[in-house]
Amino acid sequence: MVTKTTLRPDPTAGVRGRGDAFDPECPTRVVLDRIGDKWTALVIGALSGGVLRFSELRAAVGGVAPKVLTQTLRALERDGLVTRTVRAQVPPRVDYELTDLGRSLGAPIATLTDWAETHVADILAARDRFEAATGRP
Amino acid sequence: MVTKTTLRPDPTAGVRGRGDAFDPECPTRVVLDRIGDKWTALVIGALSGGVLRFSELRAAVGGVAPKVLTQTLRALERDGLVTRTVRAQVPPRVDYELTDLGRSLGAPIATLTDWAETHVADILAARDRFEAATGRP
DNA sequence: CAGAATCCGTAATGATACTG
DNA sequence: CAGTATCATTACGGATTCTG
Repeated sequence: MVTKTTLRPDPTAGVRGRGDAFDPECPTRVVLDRIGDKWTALVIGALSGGVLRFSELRAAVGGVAPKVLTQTLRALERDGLVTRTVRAQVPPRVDYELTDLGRSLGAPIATLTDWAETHVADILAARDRFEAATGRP
Repeated sequence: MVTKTTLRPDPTAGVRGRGDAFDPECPTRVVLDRIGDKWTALVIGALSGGVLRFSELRAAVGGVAPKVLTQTLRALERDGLVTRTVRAQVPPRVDYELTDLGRSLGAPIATLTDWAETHVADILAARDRFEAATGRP
């Protein structure tokens, strides 16, 4: 059960930008803002198998623009979930690896993934029913 | 651990819109796309305490524009996570309640929430260190 | 190879005003 | 009360091009 202690709306509720209409340090918000985006979960999944370099990550994740992959990795690095190691070589080689913190995120994601695997059919069925009943997507 | 079976990138990887650069039915994507947005997790959290009407939900969540709350609730209804019950009264009264499916989502979210509670300090600390070291937010 | 720089389209969110 | 309609803003993701 989700309590208001951990999913707390910001009591000051003023005028602000996207993604910060909450207590900026609401733990669940911080985590959802990180793994809720388009590529982060996929990148963590890929890196859970071990060290990968930039191009390997691109291939593993499939179809990410380099700019976006860089953004994703920078955010993960910034949050202490991934380490970035530049090897002094020609051609350049940069390795990415999950930190202990990053690896520990695997468990909660797996729980979510398991729920998703089990119940996605129900969601899609409900979606179809809703569309059939209302005519709206 | 996150496997490619459940977090699968779309092998066809063509040109498409936001949020569908994956197998459209990748379970984890479906779930993250739902709870990853700004208000859904908060709404589920509020409803986990029991039935609420529109205005109560607004107050509980704090600072949502009515339009956005409606969008959020419609999406939850469409996906079979919430029921919407209109009472024939004056003034109007509409009750929102979690379905069994919606309630079952509480567990995975709680796991994520627990992880967040435990590790958010590490993330924020890493963020501060990164900013101090690089000068960039 | 690993990115940085630039430009762009779309979608998510919000403010405000109005209605059944 | 419970929305809907409209408009504005912004951020996210992507395509393309260029560089150490």
